[in-house]
Amino acid sequence: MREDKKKRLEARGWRVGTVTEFLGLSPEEEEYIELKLRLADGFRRRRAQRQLTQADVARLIRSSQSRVAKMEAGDPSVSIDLLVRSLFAMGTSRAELARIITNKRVDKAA
Amino acid sequence: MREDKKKRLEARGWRVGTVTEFLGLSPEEEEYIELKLRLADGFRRRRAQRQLTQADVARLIRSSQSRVAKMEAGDPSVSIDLLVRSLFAMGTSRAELARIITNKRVDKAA
DNA sequence: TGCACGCATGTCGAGTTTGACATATTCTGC
DNA sequence: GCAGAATATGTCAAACTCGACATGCGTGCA
Repeated sequence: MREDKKKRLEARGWRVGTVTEFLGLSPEEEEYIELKLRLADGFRRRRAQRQLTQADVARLIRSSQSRVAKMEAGDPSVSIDLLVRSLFAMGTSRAELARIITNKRVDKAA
Repeated sequence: MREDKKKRLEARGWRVGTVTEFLGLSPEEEEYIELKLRLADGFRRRRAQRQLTQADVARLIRSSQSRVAKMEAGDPSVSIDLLVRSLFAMGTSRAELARIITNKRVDKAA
C-alpha cells in the first residue's frame, strides 16, 4: 500500500527491461509496477494510433489532460483501475488488454 | 466513476456468460465488470488450490477476511488494483494474469 | 441442540485516488 | 528564435477505497 518517492523515481527514465534491479523491491511490488508501466505504454500507443492529443482522450474519458499525462507516465497517483477503464473507453478488448500485459514494453528511444 | 446499487445487484447471482444483458450498461462498463469478476474468480480459484481459508489469505496479503470475501464477490468497493496486487501476492505471474483475463469464468454450480 | 468454523454483508474513520486548475517544459513548423 | 500546440508537473478539495470490526448465515459434528 506504500506509494511514494521511490516509484516516482523509477517510473522516470524507464529503460527496456524490468524496472529497478537496484532499488530493493519485493517481487510483487515489482510485478505491480511493471504491469502499470505496460498499461501506461499500451494506453499511449493506442492514443497515438488514433492520432488523438491528451486533451482529446481526456474529453473522451471524462478526465483532464494532466491526469492523462500522469497515466502515461505511470505516476504513483494513478491506479490500474483508471488505466484499465480508460483503455476500455478507447475500445480496447479484454483480449487486447491481455496482450498488453503479456507483451514487452517498447523503449521510448529506439 | 459511478459505482452504485446496480453493480451490487448484478455481481450477485452471476451466471455463466456475460453480465447484464438486461440492465443498460455501456460496453466499457460491461467490460470492466466482466474483468473484475474474472479476477475475482481467478483469485478464489487460486486460494482454493492452496487450500487456504479467506482468513488465511487475509493474513497473507495483510488485509481482513471481510475484504477478501468482498474481493471474491466482485464487490463495487473493491478495486482492480487490490485484486491484482493480491493475485501477485499469491504468486501469480503476469502471464497467468493475462490468462485469467482471457479465459472464461466458470459457473459456481456446474 | 449447541457450537465452532468458514464465508457474507454493513458500516466507518483513515488514507488514497480523482478531476480540475495553474503553471512549466518540450516540440513543431515557420 | 518565436508562437502556438502538446505534454509534463504540482497542488487541492471531493470522492472513493481501505482494513477493521460487528454481526449474520449456513454446515458439520459432538
